[in-house]
Amino acid sequence: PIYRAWEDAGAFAPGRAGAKPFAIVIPPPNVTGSLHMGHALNNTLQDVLVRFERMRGRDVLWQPGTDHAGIATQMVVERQLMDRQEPGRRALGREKFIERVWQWKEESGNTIVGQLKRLGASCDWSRLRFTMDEGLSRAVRKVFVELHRAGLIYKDKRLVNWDPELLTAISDLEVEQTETKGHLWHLRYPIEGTAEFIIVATTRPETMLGDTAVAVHPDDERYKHLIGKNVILPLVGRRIPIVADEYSDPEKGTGAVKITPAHDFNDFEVGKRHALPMINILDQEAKLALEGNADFVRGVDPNPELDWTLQELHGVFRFAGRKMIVDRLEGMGLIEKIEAYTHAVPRGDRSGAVIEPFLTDQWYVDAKTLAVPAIDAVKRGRTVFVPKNWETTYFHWMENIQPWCISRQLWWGHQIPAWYGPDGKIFVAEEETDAGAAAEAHYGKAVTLKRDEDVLDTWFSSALWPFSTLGWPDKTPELARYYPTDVLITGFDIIFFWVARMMMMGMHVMEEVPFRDVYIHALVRDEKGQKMSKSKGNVIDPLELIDDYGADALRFTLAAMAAQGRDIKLATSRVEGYRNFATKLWNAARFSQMNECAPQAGFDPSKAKVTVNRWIAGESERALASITDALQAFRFNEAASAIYHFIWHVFCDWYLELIKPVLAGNDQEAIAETRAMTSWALDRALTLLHPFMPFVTEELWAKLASETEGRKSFLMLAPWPERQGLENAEADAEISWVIRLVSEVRSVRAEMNVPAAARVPLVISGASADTEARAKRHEGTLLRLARLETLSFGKPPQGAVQIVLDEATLALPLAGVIDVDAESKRLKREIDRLGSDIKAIDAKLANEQFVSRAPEHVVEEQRERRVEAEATAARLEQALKRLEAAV
RNA sequence: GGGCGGUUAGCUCAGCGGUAGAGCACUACGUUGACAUCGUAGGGGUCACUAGUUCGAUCCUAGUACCGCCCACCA
Repeated sequence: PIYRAWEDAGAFAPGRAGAKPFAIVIPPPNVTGSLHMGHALNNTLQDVLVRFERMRGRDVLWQPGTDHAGIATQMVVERQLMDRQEPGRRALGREKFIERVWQWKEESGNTIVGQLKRLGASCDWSRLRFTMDEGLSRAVRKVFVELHRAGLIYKDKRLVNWDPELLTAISDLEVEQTETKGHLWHLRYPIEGTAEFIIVATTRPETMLGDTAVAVHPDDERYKHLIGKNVILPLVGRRIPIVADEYSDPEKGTGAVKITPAHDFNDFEVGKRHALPMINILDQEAKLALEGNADFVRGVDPNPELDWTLQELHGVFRFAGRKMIVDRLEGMGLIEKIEAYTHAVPRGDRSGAVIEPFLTDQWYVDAKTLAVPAIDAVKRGRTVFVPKNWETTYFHWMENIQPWCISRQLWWGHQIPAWYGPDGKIFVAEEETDAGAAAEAHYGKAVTLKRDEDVLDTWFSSALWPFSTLGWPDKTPELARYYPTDVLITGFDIIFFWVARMMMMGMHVMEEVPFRDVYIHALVRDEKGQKMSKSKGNVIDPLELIDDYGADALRFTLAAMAAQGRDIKLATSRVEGYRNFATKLWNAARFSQMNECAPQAGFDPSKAKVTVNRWIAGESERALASITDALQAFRFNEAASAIYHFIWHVFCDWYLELIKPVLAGNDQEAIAETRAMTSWALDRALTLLHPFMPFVTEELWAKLASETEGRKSFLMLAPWPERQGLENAEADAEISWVIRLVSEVRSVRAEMNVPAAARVPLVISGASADTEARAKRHEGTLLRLARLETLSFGKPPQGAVQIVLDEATLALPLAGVIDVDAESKRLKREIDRLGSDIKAIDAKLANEQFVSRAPEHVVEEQRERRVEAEATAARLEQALKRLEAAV
């Protein structure tokens, strides 16, 4: 209901004229996804910041949206079709299938938005965008065309990471290396015209069918004499050269390496250097493709083995083919040895299939060129990473960036705006009509064009997100006002996927960084330090936590744990603790209300007269300062703990307790002031807590004023307080003295097992007139909070237990109420401890270098501590004597 | 192989050149009119190890050990 009220009031919308803008774009979640812990953390931090800046008067735009998530979504829908035993993707055909995906998007597309709302995310939902909206699609096409025109997007035939399950190319970033136990086969290749063999080692013997050379190191004495000779490739009969290439490492394997340019990235480079043929021996599904393969038979001499190879191996899956080939070679005596071998196998991060380096035509972005200004922008501090050390990671990757393969053989996504003429000539244009016109001009007549079937990598559209969501390519007022955005908040796992690419696109298209700051937060991981995932079964569902403890508690926990480490291991007990915190606040508000503490127009906290009121004004000022500073520096955890400490341990524990005697008294003026101050301080607490716990604070904000004037507006739109210099040293000194005194007495009572119900008198002796007056002023408080019977001054009675506070001795006449043995033991222990403290301090003060080099206040502190310790020890000795005498 | 991070209370984690902190858990007492989803008090730490810098190191430097992440490569 609160969230709805905010929404209905348009509280999330930007547009404060005259205010400085503050813009943030959401990392778009998968449109058909569901809120997980990473989203919860990410969006909590954004919302904390957004609410903070909104309260500080900025014109805040939090731009929300969702991502079409090409592969992921397509896979989900395909799986759905399979589960429902409906016709699969190919049977449906492209158009029908895409329709189904859109249908699924409509069905599930609002789930994540609803979940973000439950979390309290104050995005401007009226501006919700989707990466495949018409506007954003137009931006994609325009950028594609412009980059193509600039030569920064091009089509190229080279090796890509091919996923033989999803039947698409993927980018380097989507490949994961997995350690796998396998074998290393040492194959004997016969050298032409001799009876000799050259032995090559390989983990993938089946690729030998596509070998077009054997490489040895030019300086390798073992093989020098073979350079320039040929090998007859077993089974195939192809004559292939032995070449010298520095790539070959004499230390590895046998020092001779087979070269398969069409199926290995390194071999591809070697192949180019030596102008070797590239023979593709696999089809898209990673089955051996030999029959009718013109490449394959090139350079093959008539060879009886060949027929066998072709017939048996054609159409066999790569791993089955491997076994057949190994068996055959073994039968021919061409296997030197087989070793057990652990090596990294590349797998697709979505499908898990072993990735095949595969020779195809794909579209590429010239990332190397685009990276230059993007690197420069960070080097010059136009964009700053927080924490800063992520810049190292960013630079390292950007400086070694490879061409970005952006075409995907999928159906769900932005179809590439390229059309092919009858002769294969490419026409790249934003619209089909433009391509048609260009083609007509080229051919001199109208021709039928065929559109490129591929779609773009999901991250291509994400890279445009900071400006495409603001209306680009149109020159919208939003674009002018909110670009560049202020801060991007995201996890480190997508620095390469997303942050780097936004930097590149932003610099190229907008000629300006997309954001001033990038706050990189930790990943919420499981206890093994791995990303949470459903398949591992150890996810904590944020929605369950919201159900159990409330969104406020979850948000506070996440903010409090957002320190700049790398992992967050979420403990439910922590969430529970912060739920209790919300309850505590609720109860404090109830107390306030019961005591008729209501906001008073025109109340000026700086004019307060009652000491405790002046003190709380100063304390809330300190809280304001530390929370503001922390949030400005993205130190969410510090801000969270500052407000927690202020509300619980300052406001509830002490202030509310200290004012009880005042409220119970009959000084009407003091009561009135205290009521006003309580309400003021509580309002202040709600305000400072609001970015973290928006729901409970907003609710209390409304409740606490309803009986009097009512609130004109939401807390979320209330101004963040300005500093007013409310600290008051005198009040601080006085209240902290009271707090210490109460704590001391409580501690002694507890330690000596004085029954809680037993009230005892307290005698203060040796105190200055000031201190006596001070104690007298707080008599009610002392009697109540320390559970004392009376307060008097003068000579301590015989048998009283003494404690020392500052210059005063406090005597509690406890003889008869307490366990004397235990107490005297305690005193002795205490005296011993003080003795060793004094020794340590003496040693320090005797050290000339300490005295001369340490900062003055540190030395002074030590001296004071020594004086105190000595005095305390002396008094404890006396107390001990008296205690013993009393028995 | 390159890079980055971690190691602090039983657990989950903050912090920091000047006597170690929070939440949870634990122990004892307590229902005093906001709050038992609570209060008060308490126990529990050679701040991983070694060497150095420093008057002083949990903190800075170098190294060691273990844990983890990212990138690259693997014949």
